[in-house]
Amino acid sequence: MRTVETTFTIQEVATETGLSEHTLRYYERIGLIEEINRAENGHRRYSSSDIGWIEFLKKLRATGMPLAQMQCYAYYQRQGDHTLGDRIDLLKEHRQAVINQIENLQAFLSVLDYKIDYYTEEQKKLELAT
Amino acid sequence: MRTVETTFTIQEVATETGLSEHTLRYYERIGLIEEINRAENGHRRYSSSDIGWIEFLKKLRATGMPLAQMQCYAYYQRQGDHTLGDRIDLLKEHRQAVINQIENLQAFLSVLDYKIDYYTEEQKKLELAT
DNA sequence: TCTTGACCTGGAGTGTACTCCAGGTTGTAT
DNA sequence: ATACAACCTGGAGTACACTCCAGGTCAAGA
Repeated sequence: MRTVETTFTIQEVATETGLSEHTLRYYERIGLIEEINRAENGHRRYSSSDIGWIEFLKKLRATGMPLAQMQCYAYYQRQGDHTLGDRIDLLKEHRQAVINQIENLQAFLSVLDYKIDYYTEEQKKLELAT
Repeated sequence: MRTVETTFTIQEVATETGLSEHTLRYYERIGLIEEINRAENGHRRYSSSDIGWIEFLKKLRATGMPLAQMQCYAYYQRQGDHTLGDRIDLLKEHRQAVINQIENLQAFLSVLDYKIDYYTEEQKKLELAT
């Protein structure tokens, strides 16, 4: 017994993921996404797991990982189990990078708050002076 | 009575801020930094408050603000008090952007943690199987 | 005196990550 | 039959943020 998996056209995937069709083809071309199955006419047919992978890629990007590093990760993924260690290392490294980012952002948030307060006070003074 | 303020050469500022001399000149050229005072020989002499401003710019950049928006803020700053409101708006907007970034990063952090745990488990299994 | 090193300028070049184009195929709707 | 819409490819083009280059000035040290 085999169930037929739902598949998605490039347009559907673009709409769903928010990446452009251009970008989806580009990611495939540079090996971030493995070769997508094709319909008989040569059109791409994405599976749900392809979409899952794309969503993960999106998050790596959004958290500042350069494409080159993502390519590396994607490559390991395709090599199978014996790269588990490498993948774990890469993820741990990125985890630390994300934590650092959060810390920087939070530190800057206080600077912003301070500045906003300060300017707001200044503005009040200006208004009183009129 | 007037005290002579300490000033810094472009090299010193580059070392201190971590921006390259190229970038410092570039930022000035595009109006992010207002025209820096010059020594008689035409060399730039940065003041401490210039450096303070540069540090602030660095943080805006590091928190994802594009140069164009920073130019806008720098422009307001030079216009003086009557742009206080605009500056507050811009900072508040960026504040929200920073908060969103933090939220995204934190959400992704759990994804990473989950994946790292999962892979680590897989790896243990593999080791046992040998 | 001559070299060295820090600085100056305008403009050109680079890397990253897309983004688009030309030219072509296929499948469905009128 | 033909129009159209979605898709395909290789390769060119673009935006952003730097980064470097050529050619020059100037001051201090050997």
